[in-house]
Amino acid sequence: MSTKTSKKKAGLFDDERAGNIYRIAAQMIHEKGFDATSMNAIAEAVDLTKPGLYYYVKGKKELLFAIMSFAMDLLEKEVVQPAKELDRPQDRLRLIVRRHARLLTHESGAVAILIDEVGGLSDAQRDEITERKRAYFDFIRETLEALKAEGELFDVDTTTATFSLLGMVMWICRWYQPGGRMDSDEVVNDVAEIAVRGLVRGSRSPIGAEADTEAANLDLENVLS
Amino acid sequence: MSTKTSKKKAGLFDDERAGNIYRIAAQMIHEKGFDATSMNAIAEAVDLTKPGLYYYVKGKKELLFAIMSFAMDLLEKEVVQPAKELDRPQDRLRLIVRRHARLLTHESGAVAILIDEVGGLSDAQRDEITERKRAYFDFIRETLEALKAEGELFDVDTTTATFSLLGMVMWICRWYQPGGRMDSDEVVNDVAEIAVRGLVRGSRSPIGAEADTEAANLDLENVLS
DNA sequence: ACTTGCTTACCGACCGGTAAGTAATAGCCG
DNA sequence: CGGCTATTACTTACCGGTCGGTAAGCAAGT
Repeated sequence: MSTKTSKKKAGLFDDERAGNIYRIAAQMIHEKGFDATSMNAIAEAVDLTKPGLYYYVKGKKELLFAIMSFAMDLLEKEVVQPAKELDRPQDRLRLIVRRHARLLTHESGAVAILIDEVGGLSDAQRDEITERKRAYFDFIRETLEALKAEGELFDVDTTTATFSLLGMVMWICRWYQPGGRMDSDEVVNDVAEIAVRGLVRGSRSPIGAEADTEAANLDLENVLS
Repeated sequence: MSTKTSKKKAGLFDDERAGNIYRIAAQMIHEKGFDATSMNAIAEAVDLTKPGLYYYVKGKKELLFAIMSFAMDLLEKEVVQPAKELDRPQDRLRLIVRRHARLLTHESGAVAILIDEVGGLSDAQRDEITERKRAYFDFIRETLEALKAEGELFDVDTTTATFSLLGMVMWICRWYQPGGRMDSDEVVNDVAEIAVRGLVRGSRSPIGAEADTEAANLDLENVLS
């Protein structure tokens, strides 16, 4: 009667194995697309037969939904929550971009899938994910609105600006390869600076900005994540 | 013996009907994804049975390849060629963004598909499309290199910058809806300015820049497309 | 004896694609 | 002009293969 008691001795037990399945499935779906990734292929990749896989997973849609929900959890925990602790909109914006970008460069898998593949969900599942994505979108747009209120935002529509920002950031998972010649930190730095500079009037790179009057309010540790 | 003589009286003859098929198929693939769009569904959408559709197209991959080739043609004709007629890198850059963005807002269809769906092609087809995309990518990166040589580019990696630029622009087709509350011109304007401002040091909006010393070299008609 | 963690064997649905036939038209012959 | 043939533009019927998903059973641990 316990779905979470776990803790047995066999190599990979319940939870651990399930986690492994989600991780690998996320990577495969990210690489080949949801439709092109068969349950058979996923089962093989985790050294199981298809019905063996179905022992851990209720269905293909549920698998995708679980991965996307996990990705949204990650996004909220690693991006939104830390951002809310910063007061200055410009710092918030930079942290959002940097943190989101870093999630995509470090072990992309799940978070990358959020971009595409919503079509693979059932109606109810899609509604839920879409709603969470909308909340994330609104959080960013409100940050831009705050910037606008301070006169720091260039004269652009905040909706267009938010989409542009997100497109640029999320696009990273389409071209960045962790093993390639580019260091992930460089990428995150460059993308963040391009994004912030494109939107914020008096944008200054946080590095070497300590002399600024409001520097006391700027937590480098956080902004640079 | 004629594959192109055409010109008959029946409602939709050879070429015209084929064009219609490609147009509708492009839209469907853009909306639902390549894998999720069956040949049966495409056939129905153009009021045919599946074998009727196969009278006009050789196969699903060939259909996709034809659409993507058409999209690349369009990109080269409407973006690359006009851009090459401008000398100043900053003008080139702005025109590229604006023209590409406009292709996506006006009757997206085919051009939008270039982003995703390369996985649906055969190896040889994918190689060809990838090569053409790489050429387009390089054209933009060289424009940024030229900017860098003039000291006008911010200190960012040109590859990262090119990807960021393209991600931002191509993302448009994921959120912009022609019938929505936003005017396509506004979107194109905003996106172009965000992109250029994020990359170019002394960026000035082309509107109201006539007083500049180099204004003679700036063809507003072209830059604003 | 019972649960856990699987396997072999199999299902109906739908996929891309094709073989074969057909109604309508075009072109040519006398 | 009528009559014949060939081509065009499709259709009905069907193919093998793969998909997501399941029924039933089995080996091992508790």
